[in-house]
Amino acid sequence: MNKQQSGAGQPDRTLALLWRNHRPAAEPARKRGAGRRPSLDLDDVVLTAIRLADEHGLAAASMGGVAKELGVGTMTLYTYVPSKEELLDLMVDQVMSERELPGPGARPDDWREQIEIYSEQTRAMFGRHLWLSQISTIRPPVGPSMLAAREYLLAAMLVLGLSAAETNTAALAITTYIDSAAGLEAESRLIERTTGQANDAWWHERNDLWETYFDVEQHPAMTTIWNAKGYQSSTQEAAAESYRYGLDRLLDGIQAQKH
Amino acid sequence: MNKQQSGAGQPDRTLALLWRNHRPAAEPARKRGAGRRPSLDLDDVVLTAIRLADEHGLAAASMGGVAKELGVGTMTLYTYVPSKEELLDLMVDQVMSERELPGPGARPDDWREQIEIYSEQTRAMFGRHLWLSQISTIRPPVGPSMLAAREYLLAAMLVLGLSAAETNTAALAITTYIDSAAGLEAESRLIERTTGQANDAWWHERNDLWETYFDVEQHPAMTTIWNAKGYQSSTQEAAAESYRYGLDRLLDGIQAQKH
DNA sequence: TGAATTCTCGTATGGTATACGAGAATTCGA
DNA sequence: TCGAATTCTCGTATACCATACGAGAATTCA
Repeated sequence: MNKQQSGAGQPDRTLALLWRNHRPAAEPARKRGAGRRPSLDLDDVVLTAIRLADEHGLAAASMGGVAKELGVGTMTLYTYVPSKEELLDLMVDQVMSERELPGPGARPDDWREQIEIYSEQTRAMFGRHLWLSQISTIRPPVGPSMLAAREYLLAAMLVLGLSAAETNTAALAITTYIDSAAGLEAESRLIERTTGQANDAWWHERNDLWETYFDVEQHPAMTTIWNAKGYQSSTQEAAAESYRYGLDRLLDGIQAQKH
Repeated sequence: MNKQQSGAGQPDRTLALLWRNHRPAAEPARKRGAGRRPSLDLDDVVLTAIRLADEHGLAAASMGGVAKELGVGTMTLYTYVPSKEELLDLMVDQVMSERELPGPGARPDDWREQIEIYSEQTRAMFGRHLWLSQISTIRPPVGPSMLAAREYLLAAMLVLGLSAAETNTAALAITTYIDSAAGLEAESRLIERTTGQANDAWWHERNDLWETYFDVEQHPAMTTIWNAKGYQSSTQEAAAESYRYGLDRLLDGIQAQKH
């Protein structure tokens, strides 16, 4: 009856961990009393997990793997983190804090340049931590870094003078586009790394598709593009071009909406 | 030395499975000779896996789970499918074939209406098979259904009269947007189902965020939007609105690009 | 010098994909 | 009609994963 749910069942505990460096004035740091001294602190755990995931993939950041790297028993980690789920939240908020989004005084005047900064910082973040692409953001860690990013984007959109609801909707559409596309780019590089095979090589290996199965008459549009040399780029280049193109057109459309 | 790699190491075998119902005339069906008769066929395996994933989540479509459902031993499945990876490819191509994309004669004149059909069919597909959102599409199953979808989209874009390369780039940007956003929508519903908690309830549980940690002075834009009632919608509604808005603006931008 | 408190961590549980190899079922050639 | 060749069936074993439980160690305070 009195039993507490662990992990995600304790949102207040999770919030306290995420905001541990932004403690409200009302709640002072818990002072040490009786009891054995901890041999680690939370940042050791989080930063080690991030390093392992960066270097050897998200699977290497298992509870056992992190514990072994720190030289402690697996179960010791549960003193610092309620569950794996919270550890992932903490990892995500940590790497999100690496994005350098200029403060109110230091932002470019042009709103599109501000979005551009968000886009580049986000791509760089995914590039440094490819495993981010494997983590769901439907229920993101609502820590300081996520709030800072949202604040930045909404501030950029506000100068357009749209209605409050439309500003929010447009900002949501932009983050969805940027985060998804940057995630796909990271996922692509991650797969190349883990399989040891470049994406172009993967397609090349499927040459049989065109030689044996592809029916020209059923695919006239693809054939037209092909004959007009529309498929010259590598997979990487094509993805980068479509990212750039799509973002520019999306922002064009939003700007035109301004009336 | 003579050992064959299993699974993804045999792209030709995978292609043959994907295109099994579009066999080229040159390669007739293999005729039965000596040997024990199979007790299943490939479609039994694929359709059962899809049904289990639909009803009980992707984890239920494990090799053991599918085998038990079919009343055979786990290892028996490996007669029909080289590995779990290929089974996933076959499941994906199968559900992609459910999208009803009209043929050359039956398409609306307006290219945007054609895109709209793709968008709605894709959202419906994700809605029927929420587990699709958990599967990477960086290296998609290059089967008949994927090619048909690409053909449809490129045909829609061709009427704009852009260059071949730009047509391809624009089509890529549109699929990225639609597939990502539809995937996020499915992922959202999936999480609600598996946790038994609506996303709004999840946010509500984090009320402490606003009461204890949120600093109004550091988040003026969010505060402005909040005070102007910009956050009235539920999570679901906001996502749907931003999807609609973003797609429309993206298509606006592409159309304006036409010169 | 206990007692209370907090941190440490070994063991056990139930889940995953699949390599291996023995055995069963079927057809075909002699 | 009988053996050989072929193909399908599937039990067992391996190496991972997160984490519940509870015993034991370290530390402070009364």
